[in-house]
Amino acid sequence: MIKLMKKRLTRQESRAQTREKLLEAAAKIIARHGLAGTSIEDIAETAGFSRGAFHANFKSKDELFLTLVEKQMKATIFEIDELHAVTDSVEEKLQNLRTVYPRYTGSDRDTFLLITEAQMYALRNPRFGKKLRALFSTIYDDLIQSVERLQEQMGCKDPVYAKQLVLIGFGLSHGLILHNLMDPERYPDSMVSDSMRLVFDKIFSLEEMSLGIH
Amino acid sequence: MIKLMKKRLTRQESRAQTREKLLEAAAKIIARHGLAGTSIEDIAETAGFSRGAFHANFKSKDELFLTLVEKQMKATIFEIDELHAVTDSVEEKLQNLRTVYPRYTGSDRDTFLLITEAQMYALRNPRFGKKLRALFSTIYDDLIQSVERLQEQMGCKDPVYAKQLVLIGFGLSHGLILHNLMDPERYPDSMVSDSMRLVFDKIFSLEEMSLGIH
DNA sequence: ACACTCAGATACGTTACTGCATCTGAGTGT
DNA sequence: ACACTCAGATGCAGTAACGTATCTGAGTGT
Repeated sequence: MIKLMKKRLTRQESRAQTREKLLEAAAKIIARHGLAGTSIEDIAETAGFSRGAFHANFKSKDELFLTLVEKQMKATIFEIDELHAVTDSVEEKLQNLRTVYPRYTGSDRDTFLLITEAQMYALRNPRFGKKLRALFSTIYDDLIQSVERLQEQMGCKDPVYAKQLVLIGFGLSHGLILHNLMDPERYPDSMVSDSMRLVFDKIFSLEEMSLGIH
Repeated sequence: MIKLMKKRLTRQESRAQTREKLLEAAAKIIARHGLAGTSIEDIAETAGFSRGAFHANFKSKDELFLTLVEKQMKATIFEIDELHAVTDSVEEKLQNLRTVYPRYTGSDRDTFLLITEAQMYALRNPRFGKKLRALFSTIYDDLIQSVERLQEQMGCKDPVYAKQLVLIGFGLSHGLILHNLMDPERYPDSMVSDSMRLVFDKIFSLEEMSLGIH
């Protein structure tokens, strides 16, 4: 867009830029064709480079993929933190809590596919699995703390339960979005958000009523 | 095992047997390495044959994969139907309903991986997506009917809600199992079943209390 | 402005997969 | 038992992908 100012880039800038373009292209293509179904050449070509550029920036496809997933997750963490900072009232926090999950699970189709692809890959490669688990833990622990704080504010506290609550949130969100993408006519967006709301309202009414006994 | 009786097979039998072995091998390997990460040669070799055997039995990897998924789903449908037939009391039906989802979503690791792989593939190939959607519909409609009958028995009926309920069941189950496989220490089996129970109890208590108004 | 350096392109050799064509031997009909 | 057929093995050629090595030209130091 603002291509007119693209004069005279320093070497570092240039390198960083192609790296970025490669990552961007990879995100798109891997989401569409899967990791194994994507060749290095595909990525490089889509980014507008040759394979040489790829090898100059990444050791292997795996390395690029890990970088990519990390970047994506960090971005999500940032988004979530930002959202959390704004909240004030209990109702708002509850509201946000419901919307946070889908945001992480993948706000758009490509993000969802990418993250799920990463999870599938993790289930097959123990080494990658370990790294991905660490990344997820960051997000989850963050959210668990939020939930605990919220519970405290609501007058009940049970860490085990908070953990389980977050699991339900993420699990449900993931499953619902998958169904939505698989069959949007049968499971429209509205049905997904309704289901999310339904479960959360019920779970939290349990909170209020029985003080977190599960 | 009972290899001693493996004398004199008729041609049809022999063919069917290798076909079966190929499918079996494919299920294992595709679960472990993904569809794109599995070569025809891998499948044939694992089954104890050469590539020739593969091509004599299947046109392409895609055809084999579809056959495989169909077979898996049909087996699941059978299992579920069987389970349904046994039920008598409302409590038992409710109980079963909770256990049905994980069974379909993938009782063992490989089954889960295979089905999820199929879903990922479906999201990328419209043609395959259509077929998979049809397969899923069979299971889902079946279950929706069961839920409706159960609701009727419990004195409330709302078809939209039944559909949503099934969506929640399958979605949650899928997400929970994924988390369990990704990080069994953090999300042990017990936590998965507890979460499943928690949500279902709450949802169905809603049923009882508000007669299905959502 | 001149030599230097490094990001990225091009060229090459190697490996792996696929589909097709051909071959072989075990089941089959007479 | 003899000729036949077809399941499955083997051989071959074409393609796609990878990693490495070498080349080129645009940023950089003096």
